[in-house]
Amino acid sequence: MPEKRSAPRLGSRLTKQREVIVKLFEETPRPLRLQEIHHLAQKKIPAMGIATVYRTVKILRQVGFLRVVHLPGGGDCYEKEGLRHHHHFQCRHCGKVFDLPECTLRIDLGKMKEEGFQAESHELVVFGSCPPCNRRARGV
Amino acid sequence: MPEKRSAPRLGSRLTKQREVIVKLFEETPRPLRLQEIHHLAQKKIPAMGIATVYRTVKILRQVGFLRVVHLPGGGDCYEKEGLRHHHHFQCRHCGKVFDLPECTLRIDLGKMKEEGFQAESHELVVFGSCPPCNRRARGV
DNA sequence: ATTCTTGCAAACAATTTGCAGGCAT
DNA sequence: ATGCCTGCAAATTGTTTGCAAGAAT
Repeated sequence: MPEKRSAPRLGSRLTKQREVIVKLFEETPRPLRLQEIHHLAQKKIPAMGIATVYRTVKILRQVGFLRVVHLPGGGDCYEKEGLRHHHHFQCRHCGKVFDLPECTLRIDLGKMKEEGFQAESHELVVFGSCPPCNRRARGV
Repeated sequence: MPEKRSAPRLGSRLTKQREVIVKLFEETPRPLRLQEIHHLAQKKIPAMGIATVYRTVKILRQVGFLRVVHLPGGGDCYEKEGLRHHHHFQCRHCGKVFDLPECTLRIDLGKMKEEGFQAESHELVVFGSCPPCNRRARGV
């Protein structure tokens, strides 16, 4: 039975701005950058300050609701914690980040082990062009 | 026959500080962070400023001598360009970054393709503990 | 009513840029 | 001698923090 996680424990108060940010992640199926969060949240609460976004994201990470996704391109984004093991795809054209359907990664650890490296985990990002950008390209 | 690349074309002048930084990369078999470059270079030229390191690294990237290695942990480091395709290993204990011997990565692109993602390249970082740290742990 | 949160602005940290003097050519 | 490079300091950019007013409990 899939873990049904209830509303995350925030500091102690459920404010309008926290509610909006949490809902954003419930509704968006892909990782979001801080600026994206800010922009999207401002559509609901125009006065929302960037500092609040930073603070809320930090809390949401501490309570285990969000985790960071580090992108080779430099920017970090955030996604819900507790998803099954998976990797990410970043589109070269629009820059958006998507979750890849499943981890189909096979690494031959033999050579590494021989040289004394003990692997514990890995992070993979695939680059290319995403479905929407592909369609757009084909359409034109 | 392995490509023997001659001294990189810098802006136009071969200064002491540029010489030192280039030599650093010739001698170090693993990616270096900016601060590492700065510290190591200062052993040769104590007055070397951080701005010079930033500027030199930027130039060395533009002329194709260096490339960036983005680490999921957030920090970037730099390595010589033109090495064969490979990935990186970051040690959980000492934080250092190593080159992995070869790309043993196999990704099943089938599912991705079905969903419309066109893969062009990938970047992988493996985390764990490195040979020196392993020895240390075993020794104690 | 209490005290946690917010938004603003100031504080920080990391990186870049402007400039006058120094050095490679 | 020329003008590219360097080191310093000021300027940017991205993120964090302090504080008084506002909101959730």
